[in-house]
Amino acid sequence: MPEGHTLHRLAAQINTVFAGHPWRVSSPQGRFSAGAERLDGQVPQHAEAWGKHLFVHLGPAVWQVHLGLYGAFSFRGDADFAAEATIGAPRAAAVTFEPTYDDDGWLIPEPPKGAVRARVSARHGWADLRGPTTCAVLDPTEYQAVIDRLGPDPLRQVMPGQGESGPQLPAQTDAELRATFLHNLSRRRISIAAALMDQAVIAGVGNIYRAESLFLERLDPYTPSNQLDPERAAALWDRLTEQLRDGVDEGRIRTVRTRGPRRHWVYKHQGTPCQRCGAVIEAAELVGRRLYWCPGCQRD
DNA sequence: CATCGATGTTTAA
DNA sequence: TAAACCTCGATGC
Repeated sequence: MPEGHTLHRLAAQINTVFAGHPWRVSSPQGRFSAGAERLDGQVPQHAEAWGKHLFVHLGPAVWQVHLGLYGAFSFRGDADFAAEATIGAPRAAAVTFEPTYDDDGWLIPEPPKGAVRARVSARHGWADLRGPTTCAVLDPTEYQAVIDRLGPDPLRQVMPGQGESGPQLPAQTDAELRATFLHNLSRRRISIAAALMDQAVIAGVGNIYRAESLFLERLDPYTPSNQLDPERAAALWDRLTEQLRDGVDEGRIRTVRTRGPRRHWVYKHQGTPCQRCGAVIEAAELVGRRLYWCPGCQRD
């Protein structure tokens, strides 16, 4: 699930169902008990995503979640909640039992199943967080330190002269973010494939978007980042922006835009013919992750 | 029922 | 470079 698109959907979902009202927070599993106590009864004011990080602001405190490889939120609630949560973050569902409510009129949730790191509850429903790599309460200094290490996120751009990209952050346009991306690439000698996985270069790209964007741009994944033609690097940024936006819209990564079951051009298609040139798609290990590409059409 | 692998990152060596 | 983190669906026997 979790490349950047997932976190932006989650932020939107949390804003829809939780923001502006006091919530209840607990840690059924126990590993987030102290943090849950600090958040319990507070008002979540605004959720935002930056790359693969989710931040929920509650006054000066910030709840930070990073899903890592297999973390996930699940949303459940009564019919009102399910109707409201139509964005459909990963694993949204209406409860199947007949809902009952406590003395304050809050839905009584199901007992947690498995290892639930954090449970956040609203009046009509709740969300369970499992398996995150990070779940922490930050003060403003710590929050700043996290975002200082993140490169531009294509999903955080604003129209020129418009809006806000975060509570205390300067809003940047597409052109400004793209320029930062090009600058970051120009300062690294690692391959473009390695650079796309570096969240300080561009935030929100993971292994699937890496493979699929390089394929569509016909880029050799082993080209050194600082030798990439600036125009092709700009086109790569634009391609990733388009792909991430599609991911937000659809709730899943589908880079093959034609109808049919096939979702990816090269990701996990090693050993089969390229749909564009017929060469056999390859896979190789690169800095600890599997890289997929077509040696036929991804060449300089 | 056991094992493996995954859309990720940090830390240690 | 490897291990650790810690969850779950897919696969194999």
